[in-house]
Amino acid sequence: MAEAQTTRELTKERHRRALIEATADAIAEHGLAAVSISRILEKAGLSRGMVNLHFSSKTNLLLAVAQQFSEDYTHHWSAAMDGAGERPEAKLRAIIDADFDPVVLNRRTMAVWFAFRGEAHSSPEYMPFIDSRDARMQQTITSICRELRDAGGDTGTDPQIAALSIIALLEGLWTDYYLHPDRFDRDTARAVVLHTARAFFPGSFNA
Amino acid sequence: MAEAQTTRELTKERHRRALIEATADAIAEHGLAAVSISRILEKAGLSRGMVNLHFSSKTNLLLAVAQQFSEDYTHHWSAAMDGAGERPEAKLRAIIDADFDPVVLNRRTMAVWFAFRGEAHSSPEYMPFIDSRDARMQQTITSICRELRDAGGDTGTDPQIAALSIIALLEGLWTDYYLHPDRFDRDTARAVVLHTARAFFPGSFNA
Amino acid sequence: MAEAQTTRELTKERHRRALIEATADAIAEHGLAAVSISRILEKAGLSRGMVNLHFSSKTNLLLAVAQQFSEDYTHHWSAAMDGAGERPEAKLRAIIDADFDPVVLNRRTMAVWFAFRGEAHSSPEYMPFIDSRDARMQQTITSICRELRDAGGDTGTDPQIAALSIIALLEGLWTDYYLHPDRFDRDTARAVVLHTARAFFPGSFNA
Amino acid sequence: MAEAQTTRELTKERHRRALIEATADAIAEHGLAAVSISRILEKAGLSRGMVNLHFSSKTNLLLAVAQQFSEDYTHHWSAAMDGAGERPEAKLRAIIDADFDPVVLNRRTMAVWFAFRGEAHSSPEYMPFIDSRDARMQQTITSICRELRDAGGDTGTDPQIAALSIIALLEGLWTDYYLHPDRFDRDTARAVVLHTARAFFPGSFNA
DNA sequence: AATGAATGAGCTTTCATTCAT
DNA sequence: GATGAATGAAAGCTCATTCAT
Repeated sequence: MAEAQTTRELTKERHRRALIEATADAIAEHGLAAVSISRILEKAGLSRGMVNLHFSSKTNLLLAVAQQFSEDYTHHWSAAMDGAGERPEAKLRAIIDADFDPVVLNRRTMAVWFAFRGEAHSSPEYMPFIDSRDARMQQTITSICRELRDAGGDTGTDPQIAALSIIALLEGLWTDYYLHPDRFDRDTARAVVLHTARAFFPGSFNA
Repeated sequence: MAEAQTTRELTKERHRRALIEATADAIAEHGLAAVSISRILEKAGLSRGMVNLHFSSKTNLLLAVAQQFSEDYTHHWSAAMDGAGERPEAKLRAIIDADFDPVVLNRRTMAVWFAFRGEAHSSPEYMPFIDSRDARMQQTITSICRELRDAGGDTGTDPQIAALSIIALLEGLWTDYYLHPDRFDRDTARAVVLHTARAFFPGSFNA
Repeated sequence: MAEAQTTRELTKERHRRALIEATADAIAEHGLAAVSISRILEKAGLSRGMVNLHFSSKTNLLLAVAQQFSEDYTHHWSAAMDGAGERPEAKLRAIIDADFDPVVLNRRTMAVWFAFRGEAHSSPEYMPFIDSRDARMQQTITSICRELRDAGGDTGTDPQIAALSIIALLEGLWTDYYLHPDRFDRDTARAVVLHTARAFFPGSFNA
Repeated sequence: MAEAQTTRELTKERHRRALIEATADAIAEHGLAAVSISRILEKAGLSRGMVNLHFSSKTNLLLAVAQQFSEDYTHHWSAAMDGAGERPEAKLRAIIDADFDPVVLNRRTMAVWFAFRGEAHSSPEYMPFIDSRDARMQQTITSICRELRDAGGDTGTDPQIAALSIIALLEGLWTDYYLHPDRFDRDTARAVVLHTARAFFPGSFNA
């Protein structure tokens, strides 16, 4: 009996996930303006009533997609940093590497990410999910910069300014990838960020 | 008779412009996904057939808006640079200042800009108009960086890397403004870019 | 120019009326619960967008139908009474005759009337239109009854009670027609109401 | 084992009744046009498949509700009359009193009653259940009227006409209550019917 | 050139019913 | 007997576009 229930619940959960993935595919292909339930279900291979059954409305489904992408991104850089040990330089390198990892920086993910961003101004409910480099990430990087400054004995660098620069650079390079994925070079991107980091903390980040 | 014709043509041009402005307003308010001809005409105060009369389709009107914004942006930084004289440092400062000028960096313009960007992946016809910092700007900034390197006698700096960094920083700071217009500080933004410029060209950009 | 405009406006008004008539037909045939825009347009022979173009919503169209029927009914008994002269007995006879006139008491009209009544409890916006024998009619009949009492010298009859009785009788006989149109006899119905009137005002309403 | 079966059957019957009551509530609240299985089950607190399990279709459930209300009404006036003894005047008084008893004449019951009536023209299967004052009631009242006439020695009164008048009056007063429950006065209603009865049978129904 | 009534495709959502569990 | 996930038809409405005026 418990097993039977589990089978049903598993199927339900599988359908939920399939809808989220199909929606992301549909956004990547057609754009947020042209995503329709028909197009989503075409990709998911499920029946017409499915979206409203699982998410009550198309709006809720789109929010679920945004949330999913946001959580995936946050989890990715957090995990990368946690695996990098205690040294601030290693932690920052890990975050930078994570940001250019094809797992997050790829055409589909960027298409979805920028699509939600484009609508965030008129649909503010997306906001919490598309501010990728949010308060938590800023605090984390600012802390790392403070550690780097204290370790290097350099008193001239403002950790907040350094963090703002690094984060803006990451943002700008994502935009560069989104607009020109063909000419984008991940190694150059990493090098650019490390170069800026080195400019702020001269003793660290030597090649 | 010729005068009557001129009046007609002026009216036509006025209607064309009114539609573009109303469309930009509608995008800023409702988002690209929810812009309809009805909402545009509500803002423009014109009659229903106007869009198809002047632009033959809604798609064309949207493209005209994108083009308008793109041309305005390009003209703005070009003019600023042209007015800065011949010194490379002054030219780069002018470009940076232009990028944070409220004339281009304001809520409405960013809302429209990011809205088109969000759809650019699925509607590639927008691409030529939303790659703000396009090939021409990159070449311009790269040239300036080369001049700065040569003038400073520094041979270690790659002008392309420097230009990429500066442009990515400008992009990233626009994103920061788009996501958090309330907490954004234009002076800090300019300082951050100048700080990076100084890191690449130690002799220049002293406060 | 004025003529051309008039042609368009006349067509528009003709479509509006056609939709109202088609809706009444659809209610009579399918019931209020099963009236759909498709069924209405099938009867009207017009295109799908027509209802929302002329009435914004199906709800508004239904309200327009209710209003139309209400106005028709009121106009009918008012006109009948106005044409009956000054004598109270003649006026009341005219009202009674009007109530059983096939122009108002027929299958289609009753089907529509009772359909709206059935929904009036859950959709109170119908209320003003389905209280056929409303305050104005009650006051009118009460006034007539007062005249009749005063004329007859009978002081025992309460004009309000008499009016309430007559109106309730009219209502009840409409219901009888609605439920059993085949066995309903208009002459008997009139006779029943006149019999009651005679009971209240013994000197009047002799056959 | 037999006991278990009985429990099952009791549960089944309880569910059946719960569905009928919940449906009546839903009709009273939303109207027949807007009653959905979802809304019924929301009120009943039962699971989605229940309606089709017990009644095989929504249509059947609605018919069961109509039938229930019809049987309740008939049983109510029959029982009242049976308890009134043999005198015709007492019997008619009992029927009249029963008709204005809050047990039958209340908002919920009237909402359901008039809702079914409104659809009866387009869904004739409701007809047998919404002709409250049906053939049996008419025969009963006609018989009483005949007894009253014979007892009074009055030969001028047609018992059928008298019965028709009384029944139409009862109908009309129900309609009055349905349309204006707040201003309706049960005592006045009873007085109006008794007044008419007295007009037909002068010797009887003295206050 | 300008208007706005008309069209019908396509949208999201609700619905009654089915059926594996 | 009871459950609720699944289905797909049909609902009301919005839309871009057409075209007679």
